Amino acid sequence: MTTPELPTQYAPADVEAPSYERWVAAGYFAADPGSGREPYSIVLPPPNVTGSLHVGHALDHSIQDALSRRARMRGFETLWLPGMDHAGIATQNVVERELAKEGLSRHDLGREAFVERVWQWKEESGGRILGQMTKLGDGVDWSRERFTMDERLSRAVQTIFKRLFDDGLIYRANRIINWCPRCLTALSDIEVEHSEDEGELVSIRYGSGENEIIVATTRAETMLGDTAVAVNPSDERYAHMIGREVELPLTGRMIPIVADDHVDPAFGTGAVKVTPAHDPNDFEIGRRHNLPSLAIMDERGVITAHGPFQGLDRFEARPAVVAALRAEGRIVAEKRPYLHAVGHCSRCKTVVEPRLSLQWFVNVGPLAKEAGDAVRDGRTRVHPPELAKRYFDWVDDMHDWCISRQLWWGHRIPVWYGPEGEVVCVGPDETAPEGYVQDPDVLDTWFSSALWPFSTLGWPEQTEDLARFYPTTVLVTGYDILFFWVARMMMFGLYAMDGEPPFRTVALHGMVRDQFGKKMSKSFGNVVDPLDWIERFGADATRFTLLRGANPGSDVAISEDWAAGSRNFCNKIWNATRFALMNGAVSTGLPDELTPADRWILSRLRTVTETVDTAFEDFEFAKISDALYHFAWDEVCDWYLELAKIQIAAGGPTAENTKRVLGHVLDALLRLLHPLVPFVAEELWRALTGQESLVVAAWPVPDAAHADPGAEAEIESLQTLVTEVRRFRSDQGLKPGQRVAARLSLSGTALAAHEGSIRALLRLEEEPESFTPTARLAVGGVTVEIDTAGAIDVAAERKRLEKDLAVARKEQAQVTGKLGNEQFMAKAPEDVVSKVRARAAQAEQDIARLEAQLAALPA
RNA sequence: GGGCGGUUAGCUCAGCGGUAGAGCACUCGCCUUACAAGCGAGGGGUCACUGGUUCGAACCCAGUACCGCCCA
Repeated sequence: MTTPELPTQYAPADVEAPSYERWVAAGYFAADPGSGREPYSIVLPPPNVTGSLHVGHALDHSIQDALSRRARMRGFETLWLPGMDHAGIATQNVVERELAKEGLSRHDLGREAFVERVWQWKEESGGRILGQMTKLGDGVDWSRERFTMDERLSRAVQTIFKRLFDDGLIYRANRIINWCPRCLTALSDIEVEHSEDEGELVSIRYGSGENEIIVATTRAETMLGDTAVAVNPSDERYAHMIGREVELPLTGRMIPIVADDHVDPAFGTGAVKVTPAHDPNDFEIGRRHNLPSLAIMDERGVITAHGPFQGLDRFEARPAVVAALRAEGRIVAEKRPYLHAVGHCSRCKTVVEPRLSLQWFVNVGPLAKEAGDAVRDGRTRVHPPELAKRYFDWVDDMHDWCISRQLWWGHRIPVWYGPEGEVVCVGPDETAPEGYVQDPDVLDTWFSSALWPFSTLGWPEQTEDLARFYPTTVLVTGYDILFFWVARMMMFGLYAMDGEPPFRTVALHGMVRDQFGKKMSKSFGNVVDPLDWIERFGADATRFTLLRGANPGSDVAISEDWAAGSRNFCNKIWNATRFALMNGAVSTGLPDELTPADRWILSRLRTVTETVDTAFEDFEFAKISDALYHFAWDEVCDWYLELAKIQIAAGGPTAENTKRVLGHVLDALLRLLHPLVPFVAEELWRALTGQESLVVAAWPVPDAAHADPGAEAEIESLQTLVTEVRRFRSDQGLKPGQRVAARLSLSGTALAAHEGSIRALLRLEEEPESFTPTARLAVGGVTVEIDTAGAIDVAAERKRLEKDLAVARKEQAQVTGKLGNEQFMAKAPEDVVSKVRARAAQAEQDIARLEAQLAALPA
């Protein structure tokens, strides 16, 4: 085997792209449904076709990649399936904007040509994110890449629509829906974002004289469409007015006063205006009282009601209506600014307009019930479990889902209307009767994304993939999308797959934030571009930084400093392996003869492997990263490599054995690191082992035979001694490299066999014939006498000893207090008491020793 | 208004009954032949507040304050 010369610094850019290409070419990421292995499958939450890789994706993908890489190493038939969704509104907006530059609208092209144009855009500039995923190292199965508008996936959409339709779970109705006057389409409830905005609350006097009633509203312009005033039936103030009519100002129309339980007598005057065509609550009141619905706006939010306000935008009309009312003396009170919740289009932030229109809905009742039950009865586990409650709150109180969109880009609703008003739902292999016209609308994008876990595997065909990889093992996504998407996939998956939920586990992570825990936003200027980080710090460092902060369900704070720290970590591993290779480390199995240092690091390796395995089961990526970081840096690099240097320098069989232990430990460490930092781990592992790829190497199994508490205790006491003497050296101003003579008294202690190592680590020479130590240190049972080769800094030494003494005395006080407490002695468990006794004895000893040392110091 | 989560070192977070931890930042000394993207040493915390349970509370319970998120 040749040992390639590694540079002193890890250069990610030289390694990443070629490695990735090699992995793909070797077919490591392609799943084989025909293998006999147990399946492990993940579907990638499909990014938006208009999207590009942002730091939230980077986190989500890093987690999925870590999970699937580890699963592959553990021998599972692993599928991580990539793809995109067609993002109806977003994509249509992008292409319409492009057209606008040419002075065209989609109507100029016509529907067919427009859709053709969108496809063209998709081929050319859509899906940039897929290329970016390779930079991050995503080990996805590219042979199974899917798109929600693919023919097969579209077939799945049509199939399930037809089934739901035939089962009576899809219906068409005239309802108040959320309407975006800019996107000109209906939105579902969850596509509306609510925020506390400043508005106004205006109290208006309707009617006159005895028939006078005051209503308050934040949307004065809608009064033009009022068809009633409502009061609570139990409200005595208005009891006598129920059934009467009052004159609606500005219009001269007479409208009734109705009694409705849903009116809150405590809000405002207790009387509310009722605008059934422009408010969901009012719509319900209108239904209950048979009130007419009077639409006063068009689809762009422009007033259509006859009169002086016609042609005004809704926001221009508001002050105009108020001014007109004021001129008539109708305004009783005005509160401005008035904070209230306002809905905005999640896509374009335009204020949503409740609009009465004919739309398609999914009756979610039975589907949502089943989606909730699947989590309740454990068919699907939500992790972390605290978030399951949010899921239940949502699915147990879900409103019917408005699925029609007034767009051209998307799956067209497969319903055709006949000349006599017939309605026919057409399945995938059916054709509509002659002369029928198809519904012009398309389906909500989430309707097709809800099929993702099975449409991508071939459903409705009974494919091999579907049989093998459904239900998927785990879904990894942000908690923000739990009800947006997860709940919908649960509903459709359970419905289409006979009660088999789409995932065994839903693992939720948080949002990525900046180093102060602040949300990233363009206007705040704290947005991290993962591609920029990949370029500057490497893909591994970018991934490691994200994973290191990722605790289940909680947000991740990151900063450039931390990315640099992760890069340093990669470099540390790099150099450790480089050192090992320079010294002939080999991964050819462990030798029979092991030194205490060898046994210690192997024992630690076993523990760390176990810790990592356990943490993976609970998606505790922060714990996994920390365990490996600490093991690699603080134990392997800081101690084992230093001890190995000494063992190798000793020559002979010890040296040869050490090379094998070193090789074994690094081999295992790189395997454990591979899911997190695949590029650097791969490069080093190939250099170390000469084998083809770590991607398909076996995951380490913790070796119980390596547990060695004795060796751990031995090395720990060595560490304590070394650190203590280094502290002395540092306090005394001895340079790290400066060699000084010392006498060690180790016989009879656990460190008797370690004199050579201790001297090497501490740069202590053998004492000469005529040895006159200037300082004497005692650590545990060991005495170290040192000739500091000059006058000792008495002040520094006194300070050091006094500090230690203070610590020991404090400990003693605390501990003797406990031992003197009868209750403690009577009730505390025996192991705690004996521990405290041991601490007391230790403190006693330390105090005596330190006092003696202080007394011995020259004045 | 309803619900959930949080408050531990300068920052971000672990710890969740028995001696307060990590990373980064900070101080001091070092280019000690794997690594200055490094090495060695060090400083830094009435664990938000108030009560309770307990021999013992950062941890369990109750309440208060503040922060964040979701829903209405």
